[in-house]
Amino acid sequence: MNQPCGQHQHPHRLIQQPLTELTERLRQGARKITAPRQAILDVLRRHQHPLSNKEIHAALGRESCDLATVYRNLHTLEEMRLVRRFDFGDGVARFELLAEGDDGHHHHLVCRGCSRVVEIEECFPADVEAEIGRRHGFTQISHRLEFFGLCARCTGTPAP
Amino acid sequence: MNQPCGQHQHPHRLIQQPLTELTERLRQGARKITAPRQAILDVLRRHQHPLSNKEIHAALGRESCDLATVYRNLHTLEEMRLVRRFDFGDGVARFELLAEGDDGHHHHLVCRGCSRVVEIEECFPADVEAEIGRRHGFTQISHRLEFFGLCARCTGTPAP
DNA sequence: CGACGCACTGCAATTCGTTTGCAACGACGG
DNA sequence: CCGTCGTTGCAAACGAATTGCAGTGCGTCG
Repeated sequence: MNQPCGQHQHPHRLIQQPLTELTERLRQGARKITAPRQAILDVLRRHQHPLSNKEIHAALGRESCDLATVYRNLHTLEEMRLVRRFDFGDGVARFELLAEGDDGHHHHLVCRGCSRVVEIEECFPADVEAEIGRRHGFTQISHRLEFFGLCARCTGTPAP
Repeated sequence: MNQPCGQHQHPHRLIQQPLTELTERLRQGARKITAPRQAILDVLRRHQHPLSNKEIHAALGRESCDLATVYRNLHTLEEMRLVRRFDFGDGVARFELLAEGDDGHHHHLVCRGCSRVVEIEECFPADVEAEIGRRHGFTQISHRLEFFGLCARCTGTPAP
């Protein structure tokens, strides 16, 4: 619906991970270190905000591979906890690189105008979540939480 | 992945709305009262938990209409605030009937095993939400929040 | 009360994100 | 260096959702 703006903020957590460390994690998972794999990780490493499969595929330069390979690899990387999947409710999955040991639990504030994404620190209170589960006899509770709004740039110009 | 269980709880809010009142709201919106429309509303009225387009279509008995008509009508009904759309992240939209004046803002706890749905009263603190928007220069903030877990029935039997 | 306009419907084709079958390929342990 | 099996490219298939088109019928207006 609207063009991505490339702008974003990441207050914490995402120290640039060297590519070698990432491939090392692949190796420890008994996965092969292939050219598409490295290229995809490199793209994610350079763009530190949620990227869709198509965006990742487009960002692969000369190292490009088939789009299906991107999909397959992101599944693999998700299983290996190298990336985390996010869902902004627009029908496309997005992925962020995950630091080792990080469970990647955080939320996003997404601009309805330009799709700018800001990482959010706040989270739903854990004790309330536990109480919700207990009250209804549910266990292993998790939650999905995303915020939407209009960023400063888009507020004045709601697109004619 | 698993069969719906049909069980659910609705602690409040959803007094059975008579069909005539629903069609009256249609009329006030300058919409035609067609057989598919009435049938769809009646299905939603009888099943007071989120239903997908396909489920609604299946629940239409002899009054059945084309699946495309179900999709189109749920769009219309959503615009008219007669129904509210929910997204549990599995790629299918679900809809609930909305009482007049109700903004339908509430959340769900969804069982990962059997898809049982429980309506949740708790919400993300409004003041914190406002603060999040203010801090990042965003306005008109809204949020999407859903909980997932394993219900009591599914806890013991994680499906062999 | 009957006719007309346009909202609405059915049907089929189309879109889009994602998945999968299959044969060829190549990373890596031996 | 060889063989294996994970991985790839390609194309076809998938399911949810949308849309173009021609025909139908709701509701209004004469």
